[in-house]
Amino acid sequence: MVDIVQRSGCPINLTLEMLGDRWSLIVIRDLMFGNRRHFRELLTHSEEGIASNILADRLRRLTESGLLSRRDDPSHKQKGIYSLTEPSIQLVPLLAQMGAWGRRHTRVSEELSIRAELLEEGGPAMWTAFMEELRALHLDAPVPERSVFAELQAAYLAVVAKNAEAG
Amino acid sequence: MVDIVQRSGCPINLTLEMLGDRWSLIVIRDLMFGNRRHFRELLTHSEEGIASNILADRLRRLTESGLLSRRDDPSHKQKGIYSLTEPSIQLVPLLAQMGAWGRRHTRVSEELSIRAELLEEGGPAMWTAFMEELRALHLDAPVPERSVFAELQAAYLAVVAKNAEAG
DNA sequence: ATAACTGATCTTATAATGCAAGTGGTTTTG
DNA sequence: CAAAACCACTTGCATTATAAGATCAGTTAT
Repeated sequence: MVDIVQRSGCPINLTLEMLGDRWSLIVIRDLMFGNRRHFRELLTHSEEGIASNILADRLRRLTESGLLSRRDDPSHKQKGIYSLTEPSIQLVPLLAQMGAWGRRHTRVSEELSIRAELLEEGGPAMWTAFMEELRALHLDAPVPERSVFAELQAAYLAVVAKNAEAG
Repeated sequence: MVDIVQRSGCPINLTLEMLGDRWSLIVIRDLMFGNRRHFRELLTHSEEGIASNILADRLRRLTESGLLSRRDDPSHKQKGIYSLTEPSIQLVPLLAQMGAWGRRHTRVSEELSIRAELLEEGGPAMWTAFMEELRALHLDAPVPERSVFAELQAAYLAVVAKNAEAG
């Protein structure tokens, strides 16, 4: 996450050099599945409690390496709006696999894993649709008919509601 | 990689807590695709040059968290043989996706990315076959007909030979 | 007996992380 | 219009992880 040195030309190694740290993929996840678009949203709504200096550092690194882009928010002179780029949008299948593996082999919570479950069941067709939608949200692509984002959000809220009722 | 604390029940976060560091997946990759089974092999054939203390640390952590298992080598009282477990064998699709992303978005070398290319083209059918084979190599499952390992190795050696000839 | 091998540890240095507080500015509120 | 709240970061400092190289004691081959 830190290395400037290129240790080897192996694709797995190079992916790890860009994303293999504790926080980079967390930031991308929140941007992608939570549609958090500026600093404060990423900071305060963070499930994992990222520290502000680490967040600032990761946003800078990820922007430098082309995985995020930043533009000024016209409604607020200090706010920046962070967006995914095509390379980070193409992380959807990787994040889907991470979610699927985590769901099977770690102690996940029901609420936070429903999206991973849906994404796994939906398979590559759903991933492609989601990527199309992300291109509309983050780049300036046309808005597709299907909203995977809405599907995931609805399922998440349904689980939250169910558990609030039960608990 | 280090955390005992569970920061959140999100499957992506939990996967990162187990594997989200610079070296864990490198070790698993070498065990999986290079069939390196003991310490010295992992240490000296490492493309990326892992330090011995880090390797020892990761082997211990990965074994503790159930991603590797270790048994004594009957031929040498000090040697241990490390094996993948079912959870780490199920990382095949994740590593395939990492390879595919890295191949597209980082500066990979031809020799080291041919396996990722084949694994991407082969798709889920190939991943499943490879996992079957890994269960034979690392657990005590029956040996399947198809050897994805041999296919990958042959393709790799062909590229090495081609480039040696050309260069 | 000796040399090479084995998995691992020790030392020392550098770098990343985490937390709390602070900065200079902007927008909202009373 | 002044005070409060908000905003994106930055700073300082302590803790922890990583890195490179030397070293270690037991094991095996010669």
